[in-house]
Amino acid sequence: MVRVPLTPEERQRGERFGALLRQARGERSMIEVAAAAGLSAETLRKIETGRAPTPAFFTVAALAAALGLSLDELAAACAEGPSAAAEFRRAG
Amino acid sequence: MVRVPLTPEERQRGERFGALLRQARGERSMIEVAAAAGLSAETLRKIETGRAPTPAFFTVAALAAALGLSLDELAAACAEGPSAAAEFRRAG
DNA sequence: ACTTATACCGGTATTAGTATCACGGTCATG
DNA sequence: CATGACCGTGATACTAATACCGGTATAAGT
Repeated sequence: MVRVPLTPEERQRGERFGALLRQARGERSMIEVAAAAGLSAETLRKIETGRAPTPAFFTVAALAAALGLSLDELAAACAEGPSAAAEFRRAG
Repeated sequence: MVRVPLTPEERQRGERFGALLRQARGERSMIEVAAAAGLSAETLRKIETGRAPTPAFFTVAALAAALGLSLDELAAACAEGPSAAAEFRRAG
């Protein structure tokens, strides 16, 4: 086996991750945020919907900068399960 | 063109990024750190040497956790150029 | 000298991330 | 209803990330 396919857990984590990003985007449009982060809108959509569950580090970093999020909090929120994500949502 | 190849700047950023990780690893072996982060040693080596210039976000997050690094500082250090990386190195 | 451990390197295989294109839905306006 | 602008979506194309394998080099321990 040369590259292990993503596990269901990783895909679920990707969905949580995308949900956090979408929630952080708020009223702003995909296109605006994607442009601010230097991505294509389709890429942002895939990340938000969980269809790209493990995006590149610098992609996430640019996105977090565009959204005003902390990478550490973001990683903690979706690494530790849905409860952490909920807390993240409360805290902002 | 469907996926733009990595620019030389991105590859250089990857080299800086890898250098920071290698410096943070210190005396510990690649194998130990890779195991702690849940990666293969080859992957860690590629990231450290800059041959994988844009690793996945959760890969970096696991690595940062294994090394005790902040993702935000890490991103800032290699996004803003070599001087920021040097400052990061001083600060630890 | 032999073994062991670590790291580097090249090649290979397979999956996944990212961008471009073309399409459907929505809403405002004529 | 027609037209257009904006937003999201599906299909497709192509590159990069990740893992496994074998080989090489160097240093430490026996």
